[in-house]
Amino acid sequence: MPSSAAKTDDRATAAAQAGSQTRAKGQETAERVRKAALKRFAASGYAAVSMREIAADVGVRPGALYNHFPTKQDILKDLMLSHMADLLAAWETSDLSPDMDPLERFVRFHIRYHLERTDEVFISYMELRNLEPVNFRIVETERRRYEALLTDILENGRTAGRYAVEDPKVTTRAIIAMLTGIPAWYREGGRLSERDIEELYLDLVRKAVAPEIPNGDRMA
Amino acid sequence: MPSSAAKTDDRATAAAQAGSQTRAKGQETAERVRKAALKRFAASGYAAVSMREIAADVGVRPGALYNHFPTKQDILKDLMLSHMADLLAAWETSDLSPDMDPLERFVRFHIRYHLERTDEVFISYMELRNLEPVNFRIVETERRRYEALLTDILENGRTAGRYAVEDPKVTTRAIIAMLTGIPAWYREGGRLSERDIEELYLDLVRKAVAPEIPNGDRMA
Amino acid sequence: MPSSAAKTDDRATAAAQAGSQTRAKGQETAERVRKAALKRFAASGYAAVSMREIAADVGVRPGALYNHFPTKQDILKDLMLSHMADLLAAWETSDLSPDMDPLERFVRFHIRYHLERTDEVFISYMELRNLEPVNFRIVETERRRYEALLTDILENGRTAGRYAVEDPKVTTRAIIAMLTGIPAWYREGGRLSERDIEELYLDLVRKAVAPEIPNGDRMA
Amino acid sequence: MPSSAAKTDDRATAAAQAGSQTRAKGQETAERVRKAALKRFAASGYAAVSMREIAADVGVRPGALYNHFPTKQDILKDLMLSHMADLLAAWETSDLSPDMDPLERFVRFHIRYHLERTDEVFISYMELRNLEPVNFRIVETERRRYEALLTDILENGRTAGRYAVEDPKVTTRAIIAMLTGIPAWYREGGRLSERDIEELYLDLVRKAVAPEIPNGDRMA
DNA sequence: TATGAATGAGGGTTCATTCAT
DNA sequence: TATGAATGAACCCTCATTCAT
Repeated sequence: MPSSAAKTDDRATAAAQAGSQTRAKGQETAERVRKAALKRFAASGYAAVSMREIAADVGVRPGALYNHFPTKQDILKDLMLSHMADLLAAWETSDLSPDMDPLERFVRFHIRYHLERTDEVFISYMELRNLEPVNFRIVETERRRYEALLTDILENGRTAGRYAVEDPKVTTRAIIAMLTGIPAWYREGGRLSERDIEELYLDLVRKAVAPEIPNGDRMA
Repeated sequence: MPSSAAKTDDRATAAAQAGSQTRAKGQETAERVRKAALKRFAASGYAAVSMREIAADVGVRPGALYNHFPTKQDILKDLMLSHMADLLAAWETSDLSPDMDPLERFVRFHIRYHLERTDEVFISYMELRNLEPVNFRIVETERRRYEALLTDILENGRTAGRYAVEDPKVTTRAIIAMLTGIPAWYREGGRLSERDIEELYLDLVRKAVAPEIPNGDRMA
Repeated sequence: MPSSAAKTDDRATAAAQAGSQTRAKGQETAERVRKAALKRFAASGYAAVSMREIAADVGVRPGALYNHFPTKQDILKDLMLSHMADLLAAWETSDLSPDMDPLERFVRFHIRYHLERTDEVFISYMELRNLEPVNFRIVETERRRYEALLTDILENGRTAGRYAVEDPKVTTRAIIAMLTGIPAWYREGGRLSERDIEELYLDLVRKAVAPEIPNGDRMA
Repeated sequence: MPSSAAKTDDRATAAAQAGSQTRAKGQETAERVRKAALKRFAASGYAAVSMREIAADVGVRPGALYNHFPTKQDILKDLMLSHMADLLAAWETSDLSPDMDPLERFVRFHIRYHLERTDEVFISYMELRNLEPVNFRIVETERRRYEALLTDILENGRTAGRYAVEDPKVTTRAIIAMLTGIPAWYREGGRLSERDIEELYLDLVRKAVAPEIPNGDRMA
């Protein structure tokens, strides 16, 4: 279901004489390439992964990859662009209750999504510099769009007097960095469940933007 | 002044005939290698940087690099190990007032240090996976030691009733991720000064661990 | 016709789409690699020959060699293993009359074969130490098998009273060393023909294992 | 006691102010270089041995080798030329009884010398092709001189009717190849002692050149 | 759509050697 | 006589990619 900028997408109407079986096989191979590349890029980094390795994972010779992606760079681009698109789409269609406090909703959504797609998230941070400028810009735009979701929430909450945030943009980055750091250390089956994590971070975020500090007992 | 695991350091007892001038020249070259590699690794990633590029930056032929570092991997190791050592040493010798609230002190220290050494910080996060296991473990140990500084602060503050932190370890990671994210977007000469950043983040952190939640006006 | 452990031999079941013409071209290239390497190894020694030189001889870029042999070592292994296999196979199918005295037959076979395949013979002696242990052992086993042919002949002849050999194993080595030394100095077109050589050495061998020494006219 | 073409030989009269201690130290180093190179060349072959390895064996930095030998090639040349000189000198001063049959004397001498100096013998055969032409020619001349010793013995013996050799030059090569092959397989402490070997080979040689063929029982 | 052969560039590293000290 | 730094060339091998089949 993830969106994908794969090569064969624009060929839906292409000559049908090749038979749908061939096309289906090709699409399946493309998907296997994506999956193999995702795993490898996440594990070793884009620059350290060779087309030969991906081909071996897929069970195909290196040359065959070029039937599905014009270059190695395009595989990375495909993965990163579709990750960003998927992220934004997932937010739109999230099944978290719309009645939930928007900040809570964002925090829960972000944590859940990022713990579910650790590889995609990881490479979308690590491999930015390996994207060609044009693709880099696209990803950055999407990322800013995603961050704007949170900034809007913070600004609206501030206007409504629910949160006290001095600089919503900075706070956005602070919160997102904090949340995005989770998959770097969280391991399933450890001391804390995903829901535990969610509550702990939610608490931190809530307090960080809480409108008032009760008494003079503050530090400093 | 940064610490360094450089090659020639342990040779104090070697035959002295080669002259101190020669050796001094070598040490300077090693330092230039370190600097060039740091810049390049930060900009393009370890895997994408060639020894030839580093050599060209240093103004030396590729083979000469091997008089100072046995392998490319050792350059990375040197940079990462000395970064971690420097970080911990800098904390010990920080000139931030010891009377300051410990959490504030940590936050200010962390932000300042990380904005001053962006390249070192960057590669110490990005290139972890390119470290050989043995060096990886060393860096991880040092990192845990650094994190423990904050965890201790939080635990002590909690005991003293100054902070309310449900899970000091998780809070440690949350705070560090938040703060470490700064250099990823902060640019000198922008809208906010380093001191502005410091105050904004300090405020977020203080509130996040503040001992009480003000009123029933909380979200949810 | 020489046997060969070449890379593509075991791939009969690979997908057939690449076409037999492509594969045939590859096999021919592999054969040219073998020939070039054989000449170069014999002339300069394994260690002194570069893959670049072999590639240049073949008329191909260095990287292309690796489509046919995974490493330089594998070329050597291929040459040495197939030489030993060929030698043993040639003995089995020799067209020298089976009615001939077995020792004479062995001597003639050995001389002829070794004067025909001087390069293979040469590297099979000179480059033994450049073989990886596992391949070294294989070659040694084959060599011992070849030597056993002569040892058996000597033992049978001794039992039959035709030869007097005190220690067939030592005599085997002595004879083989003697015969194998021929190509080191023999040059076609010189004073002696191959047949002359054959007769001279045959005479030496016959006498060396002759059952009796006639009279007291022996030296010492 | 082995002769040597080492660099420092021609400097006997050089300025004495450096002190004999320094010179002695240098000569000792040169000798250690020779020994290390001999072992390494014999084990791995000239081309596969690096100056760094030799230097490490000697306990010195690579550059220091050049105080004793102008090039790597000169080390090889030194080893091979002095081996040939030593071999011929050893023959001249052999303590084998001059009353012994000359062929027996040669065989015993050759076997003993070659089992005593296996490394020198080995490289003098294996590394011939790595000698520069001019040095190659010198070694070949010496070798021919050595072979001539045996040829002369055979010719004299033939004239005297003691041996029957159809072609003394070919017989020379046959005998020398046979004897020189011994160190390739002989191992001390095995089934046979050096003296056993000597007797066995002596017997083979004696018979091979024996003046008469006993009876009609010959093969073929 | 997949193969196997080939390219051209470049990777990390090693080498024999030089030379100021 | 020995050192440590440097050179310039070369090493084996891998790479992303192309292309005829």
